[in-house]
Amino acid sequence: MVRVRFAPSPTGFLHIGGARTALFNWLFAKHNKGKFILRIEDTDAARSTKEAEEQILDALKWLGLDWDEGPLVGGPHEPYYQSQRLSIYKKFIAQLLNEGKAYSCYCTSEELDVRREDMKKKGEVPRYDGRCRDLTDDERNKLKKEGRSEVIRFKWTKPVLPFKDAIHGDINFGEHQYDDFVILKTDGNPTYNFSCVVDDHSMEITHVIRGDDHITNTPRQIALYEALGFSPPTFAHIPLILGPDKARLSKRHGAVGLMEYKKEGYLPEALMNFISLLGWSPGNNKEIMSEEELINSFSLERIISRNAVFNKEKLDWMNGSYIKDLPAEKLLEHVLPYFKEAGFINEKTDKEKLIKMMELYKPRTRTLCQIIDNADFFFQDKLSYNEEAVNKFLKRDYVPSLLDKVEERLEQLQSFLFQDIEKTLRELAEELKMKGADFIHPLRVAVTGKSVSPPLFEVMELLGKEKTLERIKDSKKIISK
RNA sequence: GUCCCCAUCGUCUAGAGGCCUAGGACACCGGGUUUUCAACCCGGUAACAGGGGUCCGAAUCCCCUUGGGGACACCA
Repeated sequence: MVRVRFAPSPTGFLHIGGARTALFNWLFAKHNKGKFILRIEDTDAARSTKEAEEQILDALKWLGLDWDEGPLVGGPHEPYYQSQRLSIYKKFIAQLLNEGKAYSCYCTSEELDVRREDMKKKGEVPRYDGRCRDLTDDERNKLKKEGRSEVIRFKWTKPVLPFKDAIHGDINFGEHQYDDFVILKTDGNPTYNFSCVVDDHSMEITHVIRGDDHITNTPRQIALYEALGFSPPTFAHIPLILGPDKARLSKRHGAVGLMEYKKEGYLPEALMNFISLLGWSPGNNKEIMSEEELINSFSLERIISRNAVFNKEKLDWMNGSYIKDLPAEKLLEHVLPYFKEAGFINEKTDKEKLIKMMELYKPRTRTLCQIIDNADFFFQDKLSYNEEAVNKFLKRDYVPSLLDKVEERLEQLQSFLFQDIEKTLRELAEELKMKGADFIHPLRVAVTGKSVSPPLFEVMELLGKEKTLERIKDSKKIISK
């Protein structure tokens, strides 16, 4: 059975890149009817926080990526926090030590930094010089007595073998010199490469799908698998996501935390669809795909090995496309929190009207937040007029008398359905021998305060007779000012 | 600096030696529809990084150059 995992370290937000890695793992698991495991890699005690962990979990849930094993849900390989698996790591550290495959090192970080700098200056590749590798007992005791703390290093003995990557094919590190890397830190925590190997093995992970940036870690991990007597999983290194400047996506590029996208009004299903297309495609020109379609067509073979630039315009388009296809009731559910926050609505607000409003905005909205800005006039007591729109349309000579006539006709209307409003007002325009545009634009500004809105007669119907007339009266005062 | 990965329109991508006069999508530019903005429909601009091979034939295979990215921690 396929078992994959997403293993974030709780040191910050879940960003787009991490989300895409999680998504590919999740899709792969779902496609193969396997398990998706979530593991928290919190061995960096100094940088890991509970808040970050919660945010990551929330973001994953928001995106719709549920996990079969991990925090909150448990599973057969508990615990799923590396900080709680220390005894397991210790056992394997001891094993390596006993077999002479690892050794204690007493060099301090400061000393190592200095040596590294020296090597760099000389144009050498910075690597550990192995000076604690063959310490005698006497030497060891002496160093200990100096009060030096101890780390455990893995003893690198073999040349680096090529390995097979599911996406890149053979990767050959023949030339590369690996050094004796640290596997257990002074604070008693294992390093990433070690805990990762031990956990992936003990959690029976079959495929490790992770970012390209881990390619150079892979030989280290393979060496560890071998030293521990484990058989390695299949590795699949997916391309990185870049910002518009082609550098790795980061805070410099604006919003990268997944929850920021939620805040900005993106739909999780749209975001999922969009990031699934970064580095992967189904190969049939299909772009808008449901979760189910994504799962059905996903495969590692169709992941490409070229980095992808994150293109927000296309995300916006896709989000708009999802909004357009959402039933109005559903859209309202998404918009409601924003309306509440803006103070637009309360318990008494007519839900039917809100649904009609959503119908009006569906085809002209790319992010949920846009609806707040564009539909504010429905909720205002005192309309906020767009100055430019007022100057352009309301200050025309003919407008005051036009508004008088419009007001008069609307007063007489029994039914305030948009068809009736339209009929009446078109007749009026005809009588006045006015072009539709000259007639309607000033009216739009009078009623909405804006030069852009959904179809005006429908807006009027939704606003209601009373409010529409009130707006027209108000606008006349604006003109005379 | 060393090693690794990568290279098709501005961007996401299709392309597994002849189906490529290189396809789709976003963006952009026209046109249609229209009451503004959208949505929708129609059309357009736009790419195989360069140079060598291999082959009857190369975007596709090989080599070099160039360019981009990544890794070189007691971070993950």
